Amino acid sequence: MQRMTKQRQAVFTELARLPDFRSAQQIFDALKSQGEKVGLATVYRNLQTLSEDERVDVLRSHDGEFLYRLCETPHHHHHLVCRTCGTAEEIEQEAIETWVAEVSASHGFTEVEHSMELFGLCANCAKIKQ
Amino acid sequence: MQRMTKQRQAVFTELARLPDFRSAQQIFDALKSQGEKVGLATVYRNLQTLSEDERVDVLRSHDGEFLYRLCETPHHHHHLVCRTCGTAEEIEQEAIETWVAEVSASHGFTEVEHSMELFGLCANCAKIKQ
DNA sequence: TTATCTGCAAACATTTTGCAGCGAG
DNA sequence: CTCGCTGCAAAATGTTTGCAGATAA
Repeated sequence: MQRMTKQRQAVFTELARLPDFRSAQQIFDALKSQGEKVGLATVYRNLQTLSEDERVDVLRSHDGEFLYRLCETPHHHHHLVCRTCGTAEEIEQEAIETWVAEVSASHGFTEVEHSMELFGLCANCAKIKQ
Repeated sequence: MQRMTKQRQAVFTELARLPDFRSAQQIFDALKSQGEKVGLATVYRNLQTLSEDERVDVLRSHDGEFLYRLCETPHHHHHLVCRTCGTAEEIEQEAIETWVAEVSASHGFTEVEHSMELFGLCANCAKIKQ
């Protein structure tokens, strides 16, 4: 099935090291500067595998990059991401889910999936900024 | 200031022709097959200008393309987009807006902007499909 | 006239893929 | 030993940019 190679291990460890969203590039750079020998393509491939297995959350940043981070909760959820430092908090809202279901039904849509991400400025960065 | 060229006119007309979300490529192809002589870069440049002026809605499709369409309502709103045919319906919901405001505040975040798009299968496409 | 716009092609950034060799199980 | 994984480099995608010539006002 799946093999645990040094590279996969390294990617996983790096993801575990900081609980924020990172791009594949950032992870690649971090590993490189730690002396790990990992190719960029390998980072992408592992992130893809991990996201297929639903071990990481994937979201798309404002300028179109994929960002990854370890899932904390296994079920569906959304994030409140700091634009500046990348800190992310999971927000739980079944209210949204039911609302989505209602809206979809009332418009005759099926198989609806929703993406919702909140990007803002966290309390800490707001303080630093001003 | 801004000049109304044949090309800008063409892009605008094409956007007006169908009220669905289109990619720059699709608009480019449509214009080309109508015999219009417009470059792809020009389409992009005009779409960018239009979105800066808030004359078009921009959203990102599931696989990372920008999609454009004329704004119908000037204020903030979301969309329910058909994955298959691209039909989009605007959905208004201040419920969401207030919810976002609450969540943001409770996490100490400021300047929060949210993106939320629903992608599904519209009634018509669902019928065709089965 | 003249600043803006256009077309083209080349540049970009991010992600994916092909392939020969490596290595975990 | 095998089949999945890796590195590299090349390809693919979608978008942007530089520049010389065209054009709206």
